[in-house]
Parts: sequence; C-alpha cells; structure tokens
Amino acid sequence: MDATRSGVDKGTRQDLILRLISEKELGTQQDVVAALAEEGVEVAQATVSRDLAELGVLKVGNRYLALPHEPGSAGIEVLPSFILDVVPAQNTVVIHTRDGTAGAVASVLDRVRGLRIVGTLAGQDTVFAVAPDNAAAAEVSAMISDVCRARTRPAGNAD
Amino acid sequence: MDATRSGVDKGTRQDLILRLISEKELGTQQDVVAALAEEGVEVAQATVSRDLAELGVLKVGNRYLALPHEPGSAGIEVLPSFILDVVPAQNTVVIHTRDGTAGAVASVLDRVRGLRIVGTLAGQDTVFAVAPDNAAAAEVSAMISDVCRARTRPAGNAD
DNA sequence: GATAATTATTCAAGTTTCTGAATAAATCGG
DNA sequence: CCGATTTATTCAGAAACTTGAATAATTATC
Repeated sequence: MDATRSGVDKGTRQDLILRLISEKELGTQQDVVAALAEEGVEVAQATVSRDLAELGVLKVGNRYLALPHEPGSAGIEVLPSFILDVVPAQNTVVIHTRDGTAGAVASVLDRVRGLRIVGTLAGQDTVFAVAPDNAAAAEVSAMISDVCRARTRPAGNAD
Repeated sequence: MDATRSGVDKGTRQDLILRLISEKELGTQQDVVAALAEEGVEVAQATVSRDLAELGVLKVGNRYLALPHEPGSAGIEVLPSFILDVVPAQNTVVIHTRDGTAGAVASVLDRVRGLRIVGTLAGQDTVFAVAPDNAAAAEVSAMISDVCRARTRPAGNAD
C-alpha cells in the first residue's frame, strides 16, 4: 500500500499530520517532519509540503491550522468575506458578520481543528465563541483576524 | 488518470454503470458492457465484474440493482433481517418490519437507485412505499421480496 | 536589497493500481 | 448430471501514483 518504506501509507500519514498540527504548535514543515519522526514516520520535507497542500492546511501566523474539509460545507475561505470584525471580551470572542452569515461562520469555526473553542452560538449577524480562558480567547481572536486580514491562500498549492 | 485507452477513468465509468443499471434493465455483465459501449466506453467483461463488485451492485432476479453505499447508513443487506412481509396494494407497497426498524428500511429503499418509488413513509413497524402506478408497485414489491428471499449476496465478490 | 529561511517543483526511481485476455469457477436449463 | 451461460480470477503489461533528493522559487529578516 505504501510506495516507499516509510512505514505508513499516505492516508494514514496525512491523518497523523492533521492530528499533530492540531495538538502541537508546528510552525514550519521541518517541525512537521520532526513531529512525524517522533511518531516513527520518516518523510522528506517535500512530502510534507505536498501533504499540507492536499489537506488544505492553512498557515496562520506561525502555526499550521487544519481546516474543515467536508464537501458541502463552507470552508475557512469564506471567513474574510463574511466577518466584519472580531472582538475578544474575557473568554468570549464576539464576531460580527454579514447579516445571515453568522451560522455559516460558527459552523466553520466549530470545525477548525486546533482552535481552542469550547462552543459557539450564532445569531443572525453575530457569533459568540467561548474559549476555555481569556488567553485562549485572545489567541482565537488573533487567529481569526489573521485569517481575515491577508492570507486566504492555503499553505499548499494543491496541484 | 486512466490506466488504458478506454477514454474515461474508473470513477467516471463506475458512476456511468450506476446510472445505466438504474435506467436500463441490464441482466448480464455482457449487457453492461454493451450499454457502456453505446456510451462510448469500451471495457472488457472482467472489468465490469470488478466494477460491480466494488460498487456493491446486487443482482435481483434478472436485473442489477444499485444499492446505497454511503458509509454510516444501512445498506440493502439489512432488509432480510428487518422485513417481515411485503404486500402491494394498488400503487402502494405496505411493508411490515421488525419493531423500530421501519425508519431504517424506508431509508434504504429511498436510496436504492432504479427502484421506482415516489416516496416512503415509515412508522414504527410499517413502511408505506408509494409507486407511480400499480405496475411499478408490483415491481417494487417483487424486487423487495426477491432481495429478502435468498440472494443477500452482492453481485460481486469485492476482493 | 542581500541573505537566510521556508516552501514549492522538477526529476527519476520504485511501487501500486488498472486493465484485457485467457481461463477457471460457478450457476442455470434441461 | 451435462452442456451452456454467466461470472470470477489469474496473469502480465502499461499507466499512474508516491516519494526523496536536488533545486528553484518564494518569503521573511535584517
């Protein structure tokens, strides 16, 4: 099943990558290579580059983020066009959105792996995202802002 | 993407097969080969054999039936153990099931391609399946009975 | 803007998958 | 049971995929 002797097949490795980047804070592809190695999976950086691209992983600030992938659901790419502003208030992040899109935004946030969110609640044009603590909320807020600011492009260039 | 010069790749061909067997009444793999040829897709019988197996297509009486495949949902294989009896009444087929399983049975029927059913309604232990006309109902009834009687095995032997 | 760091791509194996032809196995009709 | 039909499997060649090394391109840092 595997094309080389790396031990696991491509699908397994990609699943592992998704798990690793949502658990650890991995900032470069070398970090990912190292993290994989710790799990006993040895691959080249080129392979990680391709994997991240295929998985649609996003790099926000200094960290890779696994984004929702299910077909039929909105992906992270809709956030910049839906979100008007993001304000952290204690452990809650208040997100104002274009009217009617709050549900979609909350749905995306719910599905982003690695985002420390306890839960979301969406109205018509507002989303509350509750984090476990103030620091996490700040982190989440920054991350969302980051996503909206510039880098809507995926980390990879999926063919 | 295709391993030979048949023109389309495996996935496209298998989708086409599903469509063909739900539209036309195909009784043998040669029929399928011929039907594919009419659509401009030329393959050997061996390939059709493998495709049918992979698709989980069932042969009921003298006709192939595409069965639901979605992971997480019940497949046609549950019908024999859930269905107690099947009675056509005009254009409605009344199906008595084991208590609590009517919903699952209706769900499966809804998803079988090629079955001429307008709609289903499930109670606790009864399903109504409404066909466009009496003949279609008889056909549906016979098909369900067939499935329950003996051949629960798929047309293919999916490796 | 130059340099360093990071990421993407090209290239060339090696491996797997896909397929048809041939053939074996199973099923059907009598 | 026997022959005929239908279906499954074996085998081998070809196409496609996967991958690492090397390298190019991009991006960040100063």
